[in-house]
Amino acid sequence: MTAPPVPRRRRARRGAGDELRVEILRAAKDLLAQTASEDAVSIRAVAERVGVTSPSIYLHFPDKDSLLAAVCQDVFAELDARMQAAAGEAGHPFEALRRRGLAYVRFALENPEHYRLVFMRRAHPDPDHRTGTGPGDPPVGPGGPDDPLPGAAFAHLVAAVVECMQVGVFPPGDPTALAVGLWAAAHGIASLLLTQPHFPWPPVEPLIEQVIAMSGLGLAVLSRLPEGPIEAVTERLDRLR
Amino acid sequence: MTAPPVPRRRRARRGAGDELRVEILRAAKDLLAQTASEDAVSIRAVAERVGVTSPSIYLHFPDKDSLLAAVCQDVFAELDARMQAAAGEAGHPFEALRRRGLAYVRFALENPEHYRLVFMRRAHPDPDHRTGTGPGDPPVGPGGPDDPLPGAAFAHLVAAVVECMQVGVFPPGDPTALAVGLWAAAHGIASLLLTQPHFPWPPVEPLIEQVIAMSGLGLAVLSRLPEGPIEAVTERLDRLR
DNA sequence: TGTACATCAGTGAACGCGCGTTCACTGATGTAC
DNA sequence: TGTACATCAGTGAACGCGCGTTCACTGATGTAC
Repeated sequence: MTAPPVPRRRRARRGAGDELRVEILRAAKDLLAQTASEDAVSIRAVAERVGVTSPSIYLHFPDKDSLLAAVCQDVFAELDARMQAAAGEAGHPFEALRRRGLAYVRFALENPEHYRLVFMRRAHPDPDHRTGTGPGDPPVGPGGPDDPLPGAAFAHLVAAVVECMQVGVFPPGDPTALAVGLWAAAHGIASLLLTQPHFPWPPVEPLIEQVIAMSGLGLAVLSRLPEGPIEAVTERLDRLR
Repeated sequence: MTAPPVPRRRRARRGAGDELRVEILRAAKDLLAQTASEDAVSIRAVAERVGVTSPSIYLHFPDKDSLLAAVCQDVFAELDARMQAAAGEAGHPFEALRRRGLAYVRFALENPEHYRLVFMRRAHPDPDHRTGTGPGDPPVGPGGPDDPLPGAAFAHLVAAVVECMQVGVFPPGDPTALAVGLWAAAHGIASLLLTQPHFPWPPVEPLIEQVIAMSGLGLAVLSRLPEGPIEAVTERLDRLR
């Protein structure tokens, strides 16, 4: 199997070297999508897809980790945008929360390899590892636009939880723990569906809806139930009928 | 950094070649635990740890995939045993379900790399890929002891859900979808804690308890609530107070 | 009891591969005069 | 308008590495006679 002849890319105009940078990112994301394997995203493969030799990559990213980090930024931003858009269509904060969850899971299923990259990969041991800013860019502190950055999407989720508190779905309190619970449920079903394709899943759409509903309702109930013997809990649950 | 001198292993007695097989599996699991990286489990590294040369591995496993599949079997069995033991200590089926969930998450956190191997790795495209049986072993059909095998643990979870149905925690129905929901929640929090070590998590123990409780209660509530406008749902939830 | 021999657990050396990265370089582009 | 030159986007060849796997082999172990 010889590689198909890839047309050599036209050299960028003077001062327009950054054009290659965005082409590199584009190529890396496309490779992820089409090969469905992070391993396929090698410096050489990205370079070939852009139509350039591999050392050229190093003109724009100091190393492979930085390239992947930049891809992560893109993916986080896109996921956040999708969730925000989904939430905007809802009439009630609790419904918005639900749509957020569904949008999250659908993003994962539609972009499995991008999702894997950002949420299922081994973390870099160094917590504030480079985030894909170019060599010439100014350093960015926490809170800046180049933060580690499931940040933005998570902050929006927390805000959505707060809105639910304001209308009484959840009692007032710390929204962070609740948001984490919702995240865990959505991530759980999404990642299981991705990693266990041979498991005999029940129909997927209702399954996702169930898990999202389960998490929202479960947290709402959890905050309303006093601690006590299990029998008391089930007795109370029957009042819902 | 030169490798420390590893003592050469004593050759097995005639007919006792299988001794090496179990030593290989042991070494692979130890490597996973100590290096915290699946990449560190190479044929060469396993061989060196056993005190043998790398071609010897192929006397017992046809290829690397088969070796990893055999490790997976071990891990699944151990996880199942832990969950069964945890459930056995409970007095009520709903409490048993909760303890199962906690045991699951704790197993993941205590054996992060083993958990990654079985639940977070890219699946082999071939659904009934070899499961680590030796070259001379008879082929095993579905239902046999060498099944793909999150099977056993999941079957036990489904049985636990059925017990909850029998005492009225869940209404009668298909237990499988409920079991999947519980699995998703437990897997979700476990895998997020593993992959996002730099996220500012709230205290972990209460977080896990919350997620487990959320899933059980959420499913119990979900099956009791008729469909309807959201306002009706929140009104009903307030009856729990 | 002694010896030839088949068996089988394991060895040693090598294969080809793709990877990330480095280094000295080229040659088109734009600018100064 | 013409030309020398600095700049900088990109090249080509090579580096060392560790990997999975193969192949022809060795030599201890047990058995048959």
